Amino acid sequence: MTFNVAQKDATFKIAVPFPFMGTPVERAPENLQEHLVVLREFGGSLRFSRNETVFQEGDRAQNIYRIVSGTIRLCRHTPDGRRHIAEFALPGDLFGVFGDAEQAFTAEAVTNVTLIAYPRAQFDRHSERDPRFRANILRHLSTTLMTAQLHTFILSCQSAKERLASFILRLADRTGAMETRRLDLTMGRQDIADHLGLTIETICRAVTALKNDKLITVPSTHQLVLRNVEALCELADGSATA
Amino acid sequence: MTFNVAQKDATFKIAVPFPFMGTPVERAPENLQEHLVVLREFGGSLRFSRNETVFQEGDRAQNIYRIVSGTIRLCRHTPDGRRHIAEFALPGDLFGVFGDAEQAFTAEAVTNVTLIAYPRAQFDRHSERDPRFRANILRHLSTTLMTAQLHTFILSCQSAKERLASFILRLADRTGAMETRRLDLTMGRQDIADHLGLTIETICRAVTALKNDKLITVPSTHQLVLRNVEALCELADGSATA
DNA sequence: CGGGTGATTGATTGTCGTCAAGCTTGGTGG
DNA sequence: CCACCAAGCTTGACGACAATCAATCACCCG
Repeated sequence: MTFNVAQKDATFKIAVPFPFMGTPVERAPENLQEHLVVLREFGGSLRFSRNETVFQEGDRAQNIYRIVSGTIRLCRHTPDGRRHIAEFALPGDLFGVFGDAEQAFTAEAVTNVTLIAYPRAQFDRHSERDPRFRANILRHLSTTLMTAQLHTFILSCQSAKERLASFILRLADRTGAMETRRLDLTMGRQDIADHLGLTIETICRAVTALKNDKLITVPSTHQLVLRNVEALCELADGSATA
Repeated sequence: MTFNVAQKDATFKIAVPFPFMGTPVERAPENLQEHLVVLREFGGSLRFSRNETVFQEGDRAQNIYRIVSGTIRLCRHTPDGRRHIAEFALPGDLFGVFGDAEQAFTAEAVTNVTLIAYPRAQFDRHSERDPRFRANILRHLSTTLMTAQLHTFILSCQSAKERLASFILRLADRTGAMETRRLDLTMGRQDIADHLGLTIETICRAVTALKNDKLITVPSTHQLVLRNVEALCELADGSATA
């Protein structure tokens, strides 16, 4: 059983688990993550443990990384000790710059992580040859840009509670926790604070507030249960029902 | 007098004013803005007056726009009336999405503006053919992404005065006011506020504060003179000399 | 010259940051 | 198995910065 894919695409086919039957099915790669399997022979596996640095801002960008397991934070440290976390990268995500020669962020392991590193040179060469690969790079960059711009909106318009609601929903969405309603917070409170432009104390108070409002429950420090997704969404989109 | 450009690049050569002699010089297009002249025959000129809407968030993205004169704001309006300005586009800048079918932002004229609209179809076709055009698109997207990420940093870490200093410096840099030390603020205080995640009153107070600190003078509402660029930079980079 | 829009300043409130003190949790070793 | 410890989380008290509300001012345009 296969999807309808033109023959010339055969070299780009990949195997993915078929949700209902548990058997692999061939189809064309839809996004850059999937498409990267064409470079799998060049990819080297790497491991980092909690709080180790993968690369630093300003390092030469030699690889594109794909996360197999664990969580990475992409951050910047200011001269006076402030820290800003631009993004968390989760399993399946790619990170490392595409256009430039230098890394824009420092990448640190939030948990123990396993990565695959794809050499930039292979990456660039393959993208010269394959227009569909290029299209996927473009799409990936666009998506990343949209995400960053959404984040600027959150930071410029939302209150502490609203920011936390936005964060929780996005994380739930990315990890598939929308189904199970149960969300693992692999990062600590300080990490969340530095991502949302708040302090750790404010994060704690916002968590407590959402708990008191019965929007979530907090079985343990690193687990949340979503009790009222609709109300969380209202908070997050700014639907004025404060 | 020409730069050393290979013959096969001839079709992509463009004329730019040579800074010292005032005569045009031919060279290869370095960025997407310059490179767009290859599509000039398809570009239609448009005019909008102050506060008119060029397109809205969610509209089908039919064109890429290039600003000839004036200022555009790229913004979002929330259900409850808040507004976020993601970016100001200045003469020479491009705006409109590249990857997607729908506009991510509403584009409104801050001043009277003249634009050139390039049809997306032409754009995509040309990028299929010309690898250097593609490279420029990629570079352009990367730059835009970097800018957005810098903005998230400003919004999550900086105080009102620091944000204003960052804004002034970036605007000065983009408009060439670093030379003349004289900066035109084409946008109003409310626009600046919505870009920096502050209120109009806070912007006013921050302007007054910078004036009192003798970092700037304010000849008129829409003009600034930079008196101490170094101190402004220290404020903007967070060099802890508060 | 008058009206209106946008900018500025002042007074007050509220949200979040700071400082400080407990509390939980998980890991270690006796 | 429990005691201990440390890291990180939580809560409280207080203060600072920016938001809000309100009044006045400056400037542009007709």
